[in-house]
Amino acid sequence: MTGSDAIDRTVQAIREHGGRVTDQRKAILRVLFDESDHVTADELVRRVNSALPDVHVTTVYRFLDTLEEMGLVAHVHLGHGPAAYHLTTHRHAHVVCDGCGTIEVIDSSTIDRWSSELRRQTGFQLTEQHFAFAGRCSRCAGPR
Amino acid sequence: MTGSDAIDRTVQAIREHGGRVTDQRKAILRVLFDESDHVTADELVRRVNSALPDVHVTTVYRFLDTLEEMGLVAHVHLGHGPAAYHLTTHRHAHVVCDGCGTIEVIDSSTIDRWSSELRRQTGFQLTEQHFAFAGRCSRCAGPR
DNA sequence: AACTTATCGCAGGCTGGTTGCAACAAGGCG
DNA sequence: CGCCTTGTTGCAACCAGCCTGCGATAAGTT
Repeated sequence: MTGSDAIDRTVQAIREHGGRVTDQRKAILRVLFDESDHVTADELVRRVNSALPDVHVTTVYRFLDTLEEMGLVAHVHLGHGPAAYHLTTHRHAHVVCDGCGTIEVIDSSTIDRWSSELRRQTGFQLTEQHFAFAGRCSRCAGPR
Repeated sequence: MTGSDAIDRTVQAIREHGGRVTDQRKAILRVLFDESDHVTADELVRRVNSALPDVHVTTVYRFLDTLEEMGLVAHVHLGHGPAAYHLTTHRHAHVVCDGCGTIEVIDSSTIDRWSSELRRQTGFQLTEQHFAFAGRCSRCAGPR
């Protein structure tokens, strides 16, 4: 319900943006809105293909690019591997565990606090977190 | 003076580690200790080659790997491009400006403070900053 | 239905980094 | 000193992640 509503609105936005709505794009949108988490381009392709075979990686990358241009999607670099894409429904930053790869979403207010502290000290301010913070989750860090 | 002292000590450490000291390795070390800043593998190759031609990229990567294993060198990912290598003479983290690419080194005590705050909140602690923080320097952020 | 033009799939390319392997040479030993 | 073991080198080839060029296809306007 909510999901397909959101998709309908996105489809509308794409057309207003001068874009066309193809079966491939609809399938990609469905996966994106279904999966509330982060997806790599490759995972996205795999899942799209299970509904609509033969959608090519390039198609996915190109559509993700236009969605990013439109501000509906963002990608984050979680580490050495491929980037992860997510809807920009709410601002957040990411911490990735070096040990087990767990991704934790951290609140943007924390980042904002750090950013203003850093700005006072050095003039730098942290931007939307395009690169994840590396760390260790409580399990991998162990006691102490 | 100090530089070549440090190199001599490193050469010693390499031998104790069971490694051999070749002309290529000496040339790489010279560049590393000369350049107190961060260098990409490619820059390193170029500078090494100006002293000793035909040293191959692979050689540089492999030697950097062993230096990292020995804990003498670390690399940091500053953004989308190649990684930057530096001596581990002192612990520090990096902030990269999205706008102009300026790299600023930030004190590890700041990171430690953030890390313990995050740990209290989520159990996560930030590790040595293998990935740089993205941000905007005062010039690129503009006033306010 | 006709037509314009965005989008698609595919082949191929690019960057940053790694691997397999034969030739080479560091440095230990007699 | 010269021999010999074994770490190191250069080269070619490969890999992942992503992007580009291009002719074919199809969305959506009229």
